[in-house]
Amino acid sequence: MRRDIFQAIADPTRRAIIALIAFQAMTPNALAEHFDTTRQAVSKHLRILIECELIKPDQQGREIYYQLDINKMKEIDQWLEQYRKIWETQFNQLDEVLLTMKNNKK
Amino acid sequence: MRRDIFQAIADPTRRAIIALIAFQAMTPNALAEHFDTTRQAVSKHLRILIECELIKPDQQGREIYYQLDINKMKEIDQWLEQYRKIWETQFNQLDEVLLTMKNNKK
DNA sequence: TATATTTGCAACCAATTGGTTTCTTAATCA
DNA sequence: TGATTAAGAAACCAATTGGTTGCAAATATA
Repeated sequence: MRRDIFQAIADPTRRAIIALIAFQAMTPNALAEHFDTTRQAVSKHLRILIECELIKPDQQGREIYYQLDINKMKEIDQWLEQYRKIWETQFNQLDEVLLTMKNNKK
Repeated sequence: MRRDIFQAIADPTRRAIIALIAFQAMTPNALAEHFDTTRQAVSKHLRILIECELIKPDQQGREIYYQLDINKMKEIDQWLEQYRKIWETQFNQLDEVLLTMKNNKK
């Protein structure tokens, strides 16, 4: 099963899990309360997130707190970087157009 | 079929299509040559990308050139923003730690 | 006009996905 | 110690996914 971070964030429940534990580490049971689904379903999502190292478990007695590994999120940022360059270029080009219009007006 | 941009970029072939047409608009046939798959499979990917408005068709005679709609990519950037804040905060906290260490050295 | 090319659409298929229920293990508490 | 609680593991299921082949429509070309 080839997993990557893009597949991990494709599921809305997984994005919600990420958003929740971004604030504080949570157990599977606590997470499941936020969703209209079973704990086991949440656990399966957690396993996928662990596989791509987006979250990591922290065992505390019989409870396991899952916390976000923010560094992994940067991979998406890096992928976006090439496209950010494009839209910034387009923005600058628009800037030039506006500048030319302004100069022509004079 | 509920489609969103996160599902759209989850597939590696679709990310490759996006990367290709980022430079120049391309037809389904031209795109298919870059992949080890049929034109129809590529067309299905294109349809999904159109559905989430990541690309748009530009009919030229019997050919259809697909081009990237860079604005839609910003939605991913906006989603990332909340997490970017977190990793920047963590970075600043590290900065403070280093600064404290330096001051204690004096 | 007849033929070739480009494309979208529909039907079908195997693999994957997200979910469920059931069961086991391990830790906590009365 | 016995009961309860937290969580992973396995088996199973329906829906979705990514792919295929076949076909029809529209444009271009001889």
